[in-house]
Amino acid sequence: MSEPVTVPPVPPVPSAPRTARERVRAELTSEIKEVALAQLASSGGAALSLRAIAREMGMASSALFRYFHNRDALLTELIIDSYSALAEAAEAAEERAHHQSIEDRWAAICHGVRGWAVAHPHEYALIFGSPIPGYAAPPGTVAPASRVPLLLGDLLGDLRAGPSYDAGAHPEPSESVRRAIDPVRPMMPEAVPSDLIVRGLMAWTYLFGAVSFEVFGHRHNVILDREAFFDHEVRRLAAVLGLVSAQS
Amino acid sequence: MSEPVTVPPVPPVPSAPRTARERVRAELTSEIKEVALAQLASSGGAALSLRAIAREMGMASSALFRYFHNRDALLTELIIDSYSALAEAAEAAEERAHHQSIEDRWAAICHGVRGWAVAHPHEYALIFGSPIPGYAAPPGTVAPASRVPLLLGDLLGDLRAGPSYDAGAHPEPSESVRRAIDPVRPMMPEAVPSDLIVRGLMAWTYLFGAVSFEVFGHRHNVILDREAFFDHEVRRLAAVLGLVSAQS
DNA sequence: TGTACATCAGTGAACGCGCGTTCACTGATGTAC
DNA sequence: TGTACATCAGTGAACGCGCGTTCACTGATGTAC
Repeated sequence: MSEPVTVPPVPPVPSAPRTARERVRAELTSEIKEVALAQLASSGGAALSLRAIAREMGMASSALFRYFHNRDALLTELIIDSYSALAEAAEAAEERAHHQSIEDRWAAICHGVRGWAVAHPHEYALIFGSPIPGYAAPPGTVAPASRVPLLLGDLLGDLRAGPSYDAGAHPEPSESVRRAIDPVRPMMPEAVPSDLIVRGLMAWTYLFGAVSFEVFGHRHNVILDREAFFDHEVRRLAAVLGLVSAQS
Repeated sequence: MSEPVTVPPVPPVPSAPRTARERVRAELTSEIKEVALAQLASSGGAALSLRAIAREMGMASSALFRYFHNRDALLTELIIDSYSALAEAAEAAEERAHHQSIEDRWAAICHGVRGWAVAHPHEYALIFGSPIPGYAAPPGTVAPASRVPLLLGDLLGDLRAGPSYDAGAHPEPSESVRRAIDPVRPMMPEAVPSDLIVRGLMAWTYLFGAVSFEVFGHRHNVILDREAFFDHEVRRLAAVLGLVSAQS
């Protein structure tokens, strides 16, 4: 996350292309993805068309198969890119607020997520909307999909370690609930108790619900100033869930 | 909502079909919708195909145009039916819990919504998933889409009118937030103050987020006993949002 | 009850379009000597 | 620096499939007298 100030002249991409062929291949690969993203906007993930992409790029549709094994492979890359772009927006927003209160950091993450989603609604729909029929997300999508939850986990860890943390306010939930969240535990910083994990999951669920409602159009003609309302709701949620530190 | 115990022998459908032609037309219309719903499961809304429906029904694809003006008209009916089925599940669940506490009624609505959504994931995706590219929901969908929010509004009204309501615990939100929720106000029972409306909107947002997370697969391999966790989270949300009455 | 006419359901061919993927081929770029 | 060969990108035709929608037509059902 933290950028070194002076770096040796190292190529930006890992395993940087050496030959001209490799360079042009890398460029074309990302151009294909750009065009594909642009087409998502008018067609949606399910209708993403290799032929339409090729047409837009002025090349034969068969040429795309030199870059992606098939349509699903392209979709997978777009999904990974979308998760990564969302995570970067959230991480950048958090970093800017990193020295502020837990509540402000939480609000920053929320606005980072919402801002990206509103600016890239179709990419957001690709990763958080209806599953695409006939497409099964491969394991490679798990890591990029986990970055925002991990960011929230860090927040929980800092909250737990903070001076104003009151363990007494966090009684352990029932055993069935504790067992239900077992898969989440290893992703959390150590010493985050079950109750705090539950609150974190609820915060994540709420964030997703609020952003999806807006991006999928269910707040049109319902809430007028959606950004103001969003700020109010996420801060209020943090307050009622006890995701606030005394500092601030 | 309330069912009369004795009814005159009135036909179940409004403007009941008189002639045999009309009867068979009504039957075929709903059979088309049934087949369409079944196909949603394997293809998703965006790929819903009139030809595939006709094939399944053993009739010419052109025959479907006697029943629906075009594909979008069929989609619209499916969407309205889905909203209505969801609303009926929620209303039935609430009715069963109607004499219990506000918290129990809220939990009943949540479980009603979740139960229907888990049982009908593709219909749920049709109404709450990614918008279908090129399809614009007509005004006729607004009323059925409002039934669950209205049900929650009733709950807020009862909470407000209840003996344990503490107006002091509900300070009015800022003016920007109050203005933002103006479109919601006319849908609410009278005397529901802005703060309670905000809490209701947050509850609705949360419910949608939790159910969507589960139905869209984002809780697989994350939360094990999803029903137990769901019950915990929605009750806890009601508690922290103050959507509970003293009665119980 | 019977006849004449209007209404409607369903057919099947056609229009014009889209798609993913394969494959033999050409021509350019890279590599080893 | 030059040559011989291997690698790879991109082409264009083809395969086999899908789709929504229109239209002239047939035959059955409903209606008015």
